[in-house]
Amino acid sequence: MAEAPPTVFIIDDDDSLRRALERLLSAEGYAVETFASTEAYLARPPHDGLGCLLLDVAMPGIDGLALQARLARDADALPIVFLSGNADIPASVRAMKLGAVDFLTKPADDENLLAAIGAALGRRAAQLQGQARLAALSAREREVMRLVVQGLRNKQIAAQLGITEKTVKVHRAHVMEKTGARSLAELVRLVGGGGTGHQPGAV
Amino acid sequence: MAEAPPTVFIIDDDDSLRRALERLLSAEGYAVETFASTEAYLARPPHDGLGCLLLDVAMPGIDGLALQARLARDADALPIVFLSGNADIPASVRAMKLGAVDFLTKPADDENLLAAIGAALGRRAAQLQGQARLAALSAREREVMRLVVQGLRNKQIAAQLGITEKTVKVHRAHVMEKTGARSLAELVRLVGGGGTGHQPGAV
DNA sequence: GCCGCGATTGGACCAAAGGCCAATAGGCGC
DNA sequence: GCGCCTATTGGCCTTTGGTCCAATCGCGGC
Repeated sequence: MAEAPPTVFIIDDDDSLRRALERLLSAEGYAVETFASTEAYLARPPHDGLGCLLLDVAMPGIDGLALQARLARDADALPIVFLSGNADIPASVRAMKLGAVDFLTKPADDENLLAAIGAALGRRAAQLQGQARLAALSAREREVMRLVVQGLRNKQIAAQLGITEKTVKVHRAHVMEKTGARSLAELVRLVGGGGTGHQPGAV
Repeated sequence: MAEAPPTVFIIDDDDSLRRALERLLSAEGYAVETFASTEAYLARPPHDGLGCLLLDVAMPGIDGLALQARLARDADALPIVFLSGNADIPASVRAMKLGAVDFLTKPADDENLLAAIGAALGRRAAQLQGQARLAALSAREREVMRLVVQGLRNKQIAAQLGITEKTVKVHRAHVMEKTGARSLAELVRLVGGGGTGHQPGAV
């Protein structure tokens, strides 16, 4: 794996602030990409590596909160650190509820800013690690895994997928091997609740 | 089960506001207890039923945020909805990071206030349900459960506890019966994995 | 003192999970 | 066509999990 440096995506309509932030973060060893508007950022192909957003709240067009709401639907979205000029408390609360890592006020203290960026990248790293372990799975294996973490037994999974119990065992073994989970408990934790409201026994 | 009404604990040093909130929430069918200071609330024996805190931020002595920090250590603490007079964004962000359900500004809109209270009580209900299922377990059963959700096999658990595999099986069966979990996966989700804390920031 | 409950263990038995070896079939790229 | 990967299934055997029945021991309560 290439060890690309973490990338911080700065989105702010204030040119001078944008450049100042870029200097600061570059000096810290981060790769930096800057955008003067959310639209400009959205035009960029989505980043799938280690990184985070440093996002201004008030901007013409799609503002920071709107961008967050739009990105929040995607579980693969980058963590967001907000920078606000003159935002109010309801805005900050809404942002935090939607999963923002932090919500800083301008002028932002360098120390706080870097701490927030660090936290965001940490969250992203955990996110990527979780995905990476599931990425190697084939569609069938993913399907079997989904049912396994719902608590179904091999026999039930086989019936539901219209295949043999033997085949399920094979897929299951592959899932354990590829994800690196050493026990069913570990697998369940890896995929997080996995199943929603589905309960075995009724079928 | 006795169907006690949900209780809202109002902590605010403003007498008239406290009474106004009490009237509003009583009219909504909630039981209400009011306190003029965090110290007065702390003197009260902890509530173990359905309820939440409606907490003012700025108060003489221990303020709202300090109380939250103090209570947050306890996993059994009541969910908190903040009410702030003239707090700033960093305070609201800190409160949300520590798991506050919401952070409202005075004067609070009745609709928003009731929605926040409702959300807090919902969170509390889920919290209680989780606890209730673990409450019936004996110390030994809890111990076995802890190791089970860590992914250890019966034999390993037996060795670690210095007992027989047979005994572990019995305890394990009791755990499944008392918690109502119908599969290992369900049990793991119930107790959250043993190593992970909780996830504040979830919508 | 007797009873109930939790913790402990035993044996027997069945169901489920997992490992090992082998095989067939379809799709994809060189 | 040949090789590789994925999905599929088979058999065989071992380990593990789960259930039923039965028993001992200690502790707190009636």
